[in-house]
Amino acid sequence: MLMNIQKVLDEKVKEAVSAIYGIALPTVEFQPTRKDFEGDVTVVVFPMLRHVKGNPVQIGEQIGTYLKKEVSEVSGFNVVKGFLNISISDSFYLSFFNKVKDNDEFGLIAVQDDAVMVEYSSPNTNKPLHLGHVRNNLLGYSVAEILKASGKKVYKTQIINDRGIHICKSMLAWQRFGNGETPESTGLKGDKLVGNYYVAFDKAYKEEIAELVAKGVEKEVAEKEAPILLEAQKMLQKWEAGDEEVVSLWKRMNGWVYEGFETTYKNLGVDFDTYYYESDTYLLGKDVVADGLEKGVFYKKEDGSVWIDLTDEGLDEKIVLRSDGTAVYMTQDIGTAIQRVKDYPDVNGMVYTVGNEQDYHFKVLFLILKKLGFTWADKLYHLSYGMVDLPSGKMKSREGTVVDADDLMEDMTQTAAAISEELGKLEDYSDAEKKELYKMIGLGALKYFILKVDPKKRILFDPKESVDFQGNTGPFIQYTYARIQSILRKAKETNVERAALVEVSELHLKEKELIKQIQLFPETIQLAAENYSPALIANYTYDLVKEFNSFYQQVSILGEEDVKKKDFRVQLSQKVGNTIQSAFKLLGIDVPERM
RNA sequence: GGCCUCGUAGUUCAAUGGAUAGAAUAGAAGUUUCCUAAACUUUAGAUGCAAGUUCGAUUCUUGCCGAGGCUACCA
Repeated sequence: MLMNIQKVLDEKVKEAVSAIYGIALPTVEFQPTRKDFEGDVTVVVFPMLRHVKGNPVQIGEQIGTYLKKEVSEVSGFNVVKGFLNISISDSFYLSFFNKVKDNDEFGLIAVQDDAVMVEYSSPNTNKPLHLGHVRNNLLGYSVAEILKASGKKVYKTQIINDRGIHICKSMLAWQRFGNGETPESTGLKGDKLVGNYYVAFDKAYKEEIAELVAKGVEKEVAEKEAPILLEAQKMLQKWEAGDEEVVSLWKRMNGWVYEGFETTYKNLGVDFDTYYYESDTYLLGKDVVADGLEKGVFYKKEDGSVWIDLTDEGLDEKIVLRSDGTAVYMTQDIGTAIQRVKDYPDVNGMVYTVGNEQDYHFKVLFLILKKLGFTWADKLYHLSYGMVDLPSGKMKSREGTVVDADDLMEDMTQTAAAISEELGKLEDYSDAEKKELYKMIGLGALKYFILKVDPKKRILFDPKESVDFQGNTGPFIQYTYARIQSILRKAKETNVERAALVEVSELHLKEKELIKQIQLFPETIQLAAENYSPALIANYTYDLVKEFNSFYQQVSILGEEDVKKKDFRVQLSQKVGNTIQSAFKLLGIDVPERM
C-alpha cells in the first residue's frame, strides 16, 4: 500500500476518466479538502474540462461513483461546483499510522551520494555579529539541515573576509587609541573590542573630514584625503607586501575576533565543516583570470584592468582584475569556487547564503564561471534573503544602530526566564537546569521568529517590541512538545499498554486530522529542500501543533476508559511529539521535556 | 535614468491559477473541581490603484503609485 493517498487516487482518477470517457488525462489536480466541506482529499474538475467535454458537476459525480466502487480506501464523496470531495476510510489512516508510528526517522531520507556545499555566515573580521548575521546563520544552518534530511550529503562552509581596508581601519584605530588594550585587560569579547575600534576609526575619520571642510576643502575631496584614511590604505599596502609588524598585528586582532565569533556561533548553535579564508584565497582567482584572458572570455583595457563583457546577457561590463593587478571581490570568488570543487570533488552544487543586496554579484559570478567552461556552474544557487531592517532603516555598524547578536540572545533568554519564573512551574529544577531551559526557550523564540518568514522577504525588527512567546511562536511549539512528554511520562508510570499495532474501530475527527498532518511531513521536507525554505518547515510544524492542542483540549487521552483507544491516543501523541522534534531539529531549535 | 525585489486585517506572517483569502498578535466575550491556561473556544477586522489573459487571479502580463536594493578599479 502506498503511504500517500494522492498517489493512489492519481492513478485511479485517470483510470476512471479513461473508462468513462475513453480519454487519457495527463495530470490530475488535488488539494486537501477545505475544513468547511466534508471529505479528505479534493479533485479539482475544472482543469479536466480541456480534455473532457461536459458539465463539471456531472463529471465529478461520475468519477466519484467510479472511485467509490473501485477503490477500497474511498468511503464516500460529494461534489460542490467543480470540486470532487473524497472521503477516505479511517482504516487507511490507521494502517498508515501503524506503519510509521515507531519510525523516529520518518520523513528523513538517508544520505545519498549527491553532495552539496552550503556557504553561510561569512563575516568580516572587523566587527561583531549582528541581527543580520543572525538571520544569515540561522538560514544557512537550517537549509543545510533540510538538504541533509532530503537525502543530500552536505558540507557547511564559510568564507571569512579576514583582509581588506575594513580590518586595517580597526587595526589603525587600535594602534592610535588603544593603549594596548586586549580582551584580557578589558574583559571584553574579542570581536567587541575590535568592533569598538572600527567605530573609533569612523569617528576620527568624520572629525578629520569636518576639519578639512572647515578649512574650505570640498567634502568629496576631504572624504578621499582625510589623513587617517590615507594611513589605513597605506597599512593595507603594507599588509599586502607582507610587512611583519602589520601582519603580526593583523593576526593578533583577527585571533581576538575568531575567539569572539566562536562563542557566538556556539551559543547560536551553528557549526561548520570547513573554513575558507579570504587571505588564503584572494590570489587564487588571478590565474583563472589569466587563463580566461587567453581564451578570450575576458579582455584587457588600455590601463591594464581586466573585464568581462556581459552586455549580450543584458548585464553590464564587470571588472575582474584591477589595473594594478590586484584582485577584486569577484576575482576571489571565482578562485574560491574553483578551489572548493578541487577540495571536495564529490560536490555537485553549491549554495551561497548571502543577502539580496548581492543578487547582481552572484548573477555575474555564475555567468563568468559558466563562460569559463565549468559545467558545475549550472548547479550554483544564490540563497538570497531579505535584509533585516529596523524601524529607523538599515542597520549600520559604524553608526552603532545595530542589534548585537550576543545581546539579543541574552535578552531573549532573560525574557524567557522572566515568563517562566512568573508561571512558576519548575520550582524543583536546579539553577543549572533552569538556565539551560531559559536559553532553549529564548533561542527557540528568536530562531522561529526569523525562520518562519519566507527567506526572500525582508524582516522588520522593532527592538522596542520584543519577540513574542505566545501564539505562532517557537515557545508555543516547545510548550506543546513538553505537554506531550508529560503525557508520555504519566502513561509510563501508569503502565498504559503499548500495542505493536494500534487497533480502534473509528477515528475521532481530530485524530484523523493529526494523522493527515503527519502524513504531510515527508513531502514538506522535500518541498522545503527544493525551495531552500525553512519557513515551510516552520509553518508545517505550527499547523501540526495547533491541531494537536485542539485535540488535547477536546479529547481526553489518559482519561479514556477504552484501553485500546487510550493506547492509540498516547502513541499518536508520541508520534506528534517525535515529528515536532524532527521538524525543529531542521530549524536548529531544541525541545524541552518540561517547561 | 536603467535593472532587481517587495506592497495582504492596526501590527507580524500564510495561501503549487481554484471553493467563503488562512493564522498570530492587539481589541471584545468566554473556558481551570478535567492529561501543563506559554493553552483552548467564540467574535470583529485585509489583497496599493487601473486594465488585460482565464471558466476562475493575492498568484501570470502591462501601466501607475509606494517601499527597499543594485547600478564602485568597496566587500
